[in-house]
Amino acid sequence: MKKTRVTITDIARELNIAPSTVSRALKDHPALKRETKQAVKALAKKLDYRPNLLALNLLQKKSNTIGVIVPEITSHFFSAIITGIQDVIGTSDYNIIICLSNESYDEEMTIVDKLSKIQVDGVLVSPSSETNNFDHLVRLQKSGIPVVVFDRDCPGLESDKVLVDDYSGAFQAVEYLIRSGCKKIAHLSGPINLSTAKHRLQGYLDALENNNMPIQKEYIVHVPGFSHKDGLKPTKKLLKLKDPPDAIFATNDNIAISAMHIAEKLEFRIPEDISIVGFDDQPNSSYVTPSLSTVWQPVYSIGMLSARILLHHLEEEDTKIGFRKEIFKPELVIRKSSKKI
Amino acid sequence: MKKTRVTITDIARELNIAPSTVSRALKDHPALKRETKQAVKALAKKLDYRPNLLALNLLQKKSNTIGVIVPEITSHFFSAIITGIQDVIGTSDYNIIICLSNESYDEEMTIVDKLSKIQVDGVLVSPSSETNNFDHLVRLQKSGIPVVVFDRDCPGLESDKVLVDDYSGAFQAVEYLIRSGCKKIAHLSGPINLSTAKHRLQGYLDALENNNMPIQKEYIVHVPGFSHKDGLKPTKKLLKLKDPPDAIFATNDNIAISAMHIAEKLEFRIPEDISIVGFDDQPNSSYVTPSLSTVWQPVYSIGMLSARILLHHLEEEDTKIGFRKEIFKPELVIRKSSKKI
DNA sequence: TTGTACGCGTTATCAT
DNA sequence: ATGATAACGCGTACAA
Repeated sequence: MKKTRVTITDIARELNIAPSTVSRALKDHPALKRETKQAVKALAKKLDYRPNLLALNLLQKKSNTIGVIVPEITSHFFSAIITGIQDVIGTSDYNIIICLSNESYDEEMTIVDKLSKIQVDGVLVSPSSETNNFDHLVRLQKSGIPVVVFDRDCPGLESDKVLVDDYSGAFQAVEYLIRSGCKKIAHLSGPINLSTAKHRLQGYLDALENNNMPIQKEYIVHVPGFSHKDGLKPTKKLLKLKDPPDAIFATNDNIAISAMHIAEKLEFRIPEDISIVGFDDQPNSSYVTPSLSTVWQPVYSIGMLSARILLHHLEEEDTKIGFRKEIFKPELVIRKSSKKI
Repeated sequence: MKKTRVTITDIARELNIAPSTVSRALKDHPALKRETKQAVKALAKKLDYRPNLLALNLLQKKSNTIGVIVPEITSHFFSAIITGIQDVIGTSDYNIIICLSNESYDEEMTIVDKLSKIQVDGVLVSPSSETNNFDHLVRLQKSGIPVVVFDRDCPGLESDKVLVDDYSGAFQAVEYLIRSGCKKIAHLSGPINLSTAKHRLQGYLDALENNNMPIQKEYIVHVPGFSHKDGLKPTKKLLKLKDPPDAIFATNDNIAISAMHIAEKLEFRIPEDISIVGFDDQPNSSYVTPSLSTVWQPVYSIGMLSARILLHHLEEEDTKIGFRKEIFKPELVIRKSSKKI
């Protein structure tokens, strides 16, 4: 059944010319008789000739493939970034292999190993929340594979980076809560190993300090992950304090939404009794009730820019002028889960 | 910088033996002196030899790559399926290339073309909502590439299929609405070109008919897509009817959530004035207020099973005993957006 | 037990 | 204007 593909040699034989001539004809080599070109092209079309990329890969020692490593893909955040990446890479001749680390350092190592085995030409990576050693990425770089880090920073790693100013986003959110009259602002913080979580926490702390507000340890609770369920217990813990907060700044929208859920169960009115602000502005956040105030970040653009930077590296062989570090500004979006100023 | 990789020939030269011997040693060929094997393996390790998969690909005429075509990836539905696929394929030696058709027939064709160019060994596909001609998939099959269709059926295409009994899911949902006392049940239906939407609509119709309820044309409205925004206008249309429905069965959760949103804006009480039921049971659906009644489907399993079936084909060369057709049963999940029975 | 020679499909280089 | 040849890295049939 599996018809064997038509090769350049088949065409050559049929036309009584050399394979190299066929190759040249197909590539519109300038020094070829028009006749020959036409004959070759005609036969190629007739025989449905398709170049064998596998052979090209071997010859050029490159796979024309880009590896993308993300912790997961079920959140809107990463899936939108990937969509951005796809939309850029899709117009090039590269293919992308998406790999999920499941927030595991070990799996991330395995993935890097696999990508290096198949000789990807470049890698886009957002590290797992467990990762704080980046030797595996350095190894990639040393073997000549450019690496672009996005969203989650890899401190100490020298590479291109496309990040978001999480600090600023958090600062804006908390300062707004302060201005709206909240006095007891809590923070549901992400896994502290993550640069993003760290910066959001710092933005929270600095906004409080800048406004001469006390920092209360019991108002800072870490969530173990980024799904709805990860926010349930931590929120309960906060709301069952003797002196519960009157505002919660959550490290992302899922957590914020589960905080809203718990708050309502415990008969807190939102935003009268408690304001809630998230981070991400994922699409469903404007459809929950009350609609969620949150910090928007340009997910799609993050993906596009990261891909563009990598592509640029791949195409302009050695225009190495140091690494780029791009930082997007997030924006506060006020909706109904928080008091008006 | 780019060190050239160590090859089998390098090892051979260093050891004064033939490359083929090295090759055999590395593969534990039975008829080789233990000494030789050990020497080769030792040196291979020392030199950090890594087989060149690109060469192997050419030799074996296969890319060890599987193509996955999905309409989009930002919904929980497809991203969870992909996670399931990944978790199965990840344990094999195959790589997966995920391609987004953006619900476009043209893009889907382009993708298929690309996948065939890079000689993927198999394809998992869920067609775009525009696709109703499957010649491009047949072409894949004819060139020896096994195709497994998942979730969205391709009527007329003979291939392995992993589907969901959408009819049953819809039937359950609507019958439940009827039992709970709803008399005027509307349906926000998906793009009618999709098998899933079609079957859900049919389930809706049959449930009504089975219960001797009238079918009212103005209660059936099609949504143009599956995002929140796609549900807004159609819902308004329904709720502004002179005789608005007292229940809405939506073709998916996003649409159901935007229906809830509109209903609340128009001061319908949920579920007192209107019951709303979705389809998918995506994670956030239990966190909206009121929590959404919906039809659960085993997304992760759909991905895993599809991948397993494809893998099976790839590994057992020609055990062709016809195509498999697996149909998962969805389950109604009652929450608070609908009246109790 | 190991070596030789060839082929996978293509292109670049050197000839003609 | 075109042909011949080598090379990319590996595996394997055949020879020794």
